[in-house]
Amino acid sequence: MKITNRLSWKYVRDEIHHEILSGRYGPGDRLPRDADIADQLNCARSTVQRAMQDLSDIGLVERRRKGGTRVHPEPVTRATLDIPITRHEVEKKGGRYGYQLIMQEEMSATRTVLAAFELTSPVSMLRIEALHLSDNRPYMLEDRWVCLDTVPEIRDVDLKIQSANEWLVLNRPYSRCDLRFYAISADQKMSEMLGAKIGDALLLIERSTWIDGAPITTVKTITTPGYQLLTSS
Amino acid sequence: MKITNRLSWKYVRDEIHHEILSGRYGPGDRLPRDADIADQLNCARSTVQRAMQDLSDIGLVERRRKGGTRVHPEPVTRATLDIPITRHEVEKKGGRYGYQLIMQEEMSATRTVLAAFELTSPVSMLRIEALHLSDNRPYMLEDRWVCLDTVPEIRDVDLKIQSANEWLVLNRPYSRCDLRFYAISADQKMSEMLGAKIGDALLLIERSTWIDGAPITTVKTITTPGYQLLTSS
DNA sequence: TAGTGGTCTAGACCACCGG
DNA sequence: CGGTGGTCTAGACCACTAT
Repeated sequence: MKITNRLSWKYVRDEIHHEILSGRYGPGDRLPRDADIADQLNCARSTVQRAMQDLSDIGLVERRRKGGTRVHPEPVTRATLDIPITRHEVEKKGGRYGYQLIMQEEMSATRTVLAAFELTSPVSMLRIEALHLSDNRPYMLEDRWVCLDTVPEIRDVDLKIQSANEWLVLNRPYSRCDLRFYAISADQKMSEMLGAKIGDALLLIERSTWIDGAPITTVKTITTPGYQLLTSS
Repeated sequence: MKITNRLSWKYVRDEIHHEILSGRYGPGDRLPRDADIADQLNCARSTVQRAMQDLSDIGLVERRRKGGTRVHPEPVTRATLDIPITRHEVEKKGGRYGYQLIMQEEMSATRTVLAAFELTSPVSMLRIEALHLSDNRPYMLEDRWVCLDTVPEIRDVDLKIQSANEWLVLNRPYSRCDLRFYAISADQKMSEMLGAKIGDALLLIERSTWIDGAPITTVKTITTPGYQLLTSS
């Protein structure tokens, strides 16, 4: 009588995960072929494949055709961040969202901006400064550049009403997004805008997006003192 | 004559992605059932499933049994961060890694620490302070608490030689990991340890891990001025 | 409780890439 | 070029949950 074990891919994943963490396989070691694991556990190869996909997603193993599956040589903590539209973020925290356009001007990209896009030749862009509010108090300062070659439609958007943040997220898909996080001290302008003190430590998030290699926008968002960014999970 | 299209799941994914971004389906709208999409595109349902899994991973759609697939009502920018072992991070940047144990002491968890673990009753923990170095210069300050109930073996580790950071990542799997990022101003102690000036803006990363609901460790890593955290992609 | 996504299987072929 | 992971298919059953 054949007993058909119906193993879930999560069981298979945890089994392999455990074998790695127990020291059976160390960083860089090669694991058995999917087919062999499937035989051993008496399940379909695609179940092992699904388990391995997950382990690969979390950065525990690396997989290559012909090269097989290896334990990731440098263990990492992989985390997922969800960065919402600022309006939603404010509303979720129970605040009443407000928005002020501070400045909007067509101009040529500065060297810093070109560098963010990994470009060298000059590009015409729309520079935008805006302030997001929560209950009429400053919440986040936005310093944005939008590439007019890639997104000419931005000219027709009334940015006094709808933030570029929101319009872009809803209307411009991107194929690449680079983020960087760091801390800065508030200078006089920032402290005035955000209602902070000069020298306050502020979290700055820099985000650049492309669509098929063409630059869309790069933006620095500066949050008020005490702001925390949390992982989603 | 039947033409057997062999559509890749990426093609299906991009097709759906495009339909969403073109405005055909807006935030909150319900998409057709997987089976109907499969019929329409003439592919297997599992191919659609694979495509949808990807769209769900990046936060574009939400899927529920019986409820169907809906466009995510609040668009988000989802990013993945890889936080390596500090030694690897230093070495990858070309620095020579160094490490100093500053303090190690068994004590009861403070209220702040308990809060990080969402606990209320007192717990015995190992408190560790350490400094990571790059080319003999301060690189990162680590302020860690390890739960002795969950990880008693930490007592037997010589933390003067191997950092708790490294030992834990290599030896203690976790099932949950919470991260938070924020900016702080360097106080006198930090500035001395990190070779910074008092008031410098520093990026602080707070990480707490659990295994099956049991707390493992919570750590604050404070980096030197100018440190930037980048997305992996 | 019925509808929908989630998973598993067995088999086939493909694509990449290490030796 | 051959070995390994990646993908696709058709079909079946399961698990969750909206109605």
